[in-house]
Amino acid sequence: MRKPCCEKTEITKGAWSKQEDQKLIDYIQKHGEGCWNSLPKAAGLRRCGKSCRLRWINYLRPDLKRGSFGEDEEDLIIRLHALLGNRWSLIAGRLPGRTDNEVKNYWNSHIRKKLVKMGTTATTSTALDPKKPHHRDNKVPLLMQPDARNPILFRPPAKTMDQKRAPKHDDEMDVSDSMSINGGNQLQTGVIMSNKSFCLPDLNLDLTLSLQLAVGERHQSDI
DNA sequence: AAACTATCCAACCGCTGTCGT
DNA sequence: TACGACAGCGGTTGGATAGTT
Repeated sequence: MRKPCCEKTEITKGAWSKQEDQKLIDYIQKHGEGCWNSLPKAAGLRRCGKSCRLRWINYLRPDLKRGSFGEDEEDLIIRLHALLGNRWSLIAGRLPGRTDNEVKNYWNSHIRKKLVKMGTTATTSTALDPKKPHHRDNKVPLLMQPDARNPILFRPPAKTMDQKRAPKHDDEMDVSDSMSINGGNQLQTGVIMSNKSFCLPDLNLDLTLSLQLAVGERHQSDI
């Protein structure tokens, strides 16, 4: 049996109060992010470290862009999802001010329905089967996985965390700074990849990190 | 106005990857 | 090499709110 991440009897659960938020903000402004496990005690919070981290990342971070998603953002999410599957943190990393939770919720509540309505296969032709139990090895199509023979480097999501941890594979991957999907969702074999750029025979990737740029350019070309 | 249903989203849970010892 | 601790991720849940009957 797995050990609980914290003493259940001593922690508060559920919605955060304003006071708790303020304590967390104050503490992080003073000491910075990191050491989530010891943070609650140090900050005087009766919360689990995980909960503090989530609250900060998903709600309190000053660089968050609140409010509804724009059409451009939605479009980018759809295209990134077709490429990356349910890898919300990677997708969110390309949407400035958005969190993985926000993107995931938006996908589940808006986009998925929309796509189903439209009868598109995008919901099922994603990089992996969302129904499958999540397993990191199963999240990216083999050809997308970085290894010695396949050194794609995806740009890491905008991490605010503890930089001393070595980057994971996900973070090492870098959807090249200039990518767009013009050729549909089908990924094909025979991929040639190199640092900062890769190409797929039938998949012209040009998803630009700058949202405005990416969408702007695409709209231009659509006209 | 009340009851019921649908939708949204914040938060939780459990799992995996990485690091330090 | 093995193991425990920690951080991060994605799936799921449950409460709040909006919409409908």
